[in-house]
Amino acid sequence: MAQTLQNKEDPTNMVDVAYQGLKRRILDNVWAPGFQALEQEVALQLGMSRTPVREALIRLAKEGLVEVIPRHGMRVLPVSPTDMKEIYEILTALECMACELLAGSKPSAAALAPLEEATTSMEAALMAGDLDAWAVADELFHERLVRLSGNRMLTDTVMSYWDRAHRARMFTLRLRPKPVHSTQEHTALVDALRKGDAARASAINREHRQRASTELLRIFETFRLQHM
Amino acid sequence: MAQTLQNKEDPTNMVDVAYQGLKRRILDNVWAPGFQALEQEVALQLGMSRTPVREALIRLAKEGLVEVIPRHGMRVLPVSPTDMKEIYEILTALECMACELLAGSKPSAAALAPLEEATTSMEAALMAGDLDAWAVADELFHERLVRLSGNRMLTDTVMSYWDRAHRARMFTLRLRPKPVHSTQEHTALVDALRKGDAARASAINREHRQRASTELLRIFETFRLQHM
DNA sequence: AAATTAAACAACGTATACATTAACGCATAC
DNA sequence: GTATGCGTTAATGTATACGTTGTTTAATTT
Repeated sequence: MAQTLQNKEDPTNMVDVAYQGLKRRILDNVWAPGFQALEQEVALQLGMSRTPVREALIRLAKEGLVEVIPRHGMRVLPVSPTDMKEIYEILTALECMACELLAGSKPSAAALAPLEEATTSMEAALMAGDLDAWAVADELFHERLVRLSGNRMLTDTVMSYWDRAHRARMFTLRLRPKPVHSTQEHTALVDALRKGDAARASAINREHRQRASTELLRIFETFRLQHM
Repeated sequence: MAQTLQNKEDPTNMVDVAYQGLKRRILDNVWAPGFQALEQEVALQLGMSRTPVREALIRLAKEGLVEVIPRHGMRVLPVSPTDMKEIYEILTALECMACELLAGSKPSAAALAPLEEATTSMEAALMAGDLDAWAVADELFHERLVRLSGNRMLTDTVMSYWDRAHRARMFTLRLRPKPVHSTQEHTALVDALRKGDAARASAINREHRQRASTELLRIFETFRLQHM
């Protein structure tokens, strides 16, 4: 997943310890959406003073993972259905752009190998019935896809929104239909990329995202989940 | 421009004073790209202690406007040609999505009035030969466009990248060909939106962005500006 | 009992203190 | 002249202190 891959090795300062520690707690759902804690409590739990905690919270707030409420400390932000819709619209736009850029760069087969490898992992996980492994491979595929676009800022933005949607995705992982078509879709996408067919690559990715988004939002409604 | 419009009225705390003060200095080019200052110096200039300055700097760093270098304070980040290319690719993707969403919502004429009003302002400014006014109206048009998409996160992301490109845009404002086609392009875009033609609206916007991007990058190369 | 008010409490925002450590200069060696 | 090493300096990262102010509780009034 994003967080794991963009790890900046071992941090030597408390701010990074706080940032990474809090982010992991949130993404792994150790601190569920809605969870609240005072700055002092967080500092105590992390074994540091309030100063680095506050600085880490500012970063996490900018990423949309927490909210800082003046006299009530921090609160882990839930993700509403509206949020998910907005996130998926953004991801669709940016990933499609990534597809176009990548296709336009006429990538060699070697360059696309990481994508095929991830697709293979997804297929294997699906065969083995290992949904968690499938999710990891799926995230890996999409991360590699945007990275290959060569646009660094686009990659960072996508990863940030991906993180934000991560918990909701994990929650619905076992509630939605098995992703039996996903392998084929990913294969078709890589194929279009190899041929340098930007329009088709973009279209395939758009369909892919749209379907995923629709499925996810349907589940949210079914379960009347007002927030995740 | 973005900063002006998303002002959160008068801030009562030092962090916001620092954040807004620094942001304005940067966007208005009072502190040019490459400008460096120690935290203590910044604090002194803003009439506060280092603590709120540091917190504001973290926010600005997340927005890509400054960089914090451990023993050298903060540095106003330049925008390289590569950065501009990346930013414009992102803006293209997101604004096209905004166009599609807006077109898909079958907006009433009244809903699109703000866009027409901005277009009129642009035309008037162009007639009067007031390039600065034109730039303001242009930014207003695009801001209103993304806002009308209804996607809040998309709007925020677009505005953030827009801010990041602001200085480079201002710099090239008088170096590039007069935007004589822009009025027509904007009119055509609004027309497509009114008719609910998502594909055409998106295509027009894409052309618009692409041309602006190409022009801007050409100027950068012409002037051998390695950074702005 | 409900509402109002006041007083105690506590969390935050900011300033300040201080240990750590990188940067710089200078002296010395080659 | 360049390079190596050491001592000084100073900017940071973090902890702590403290005044301000929102929250809450309890007392008082209606």
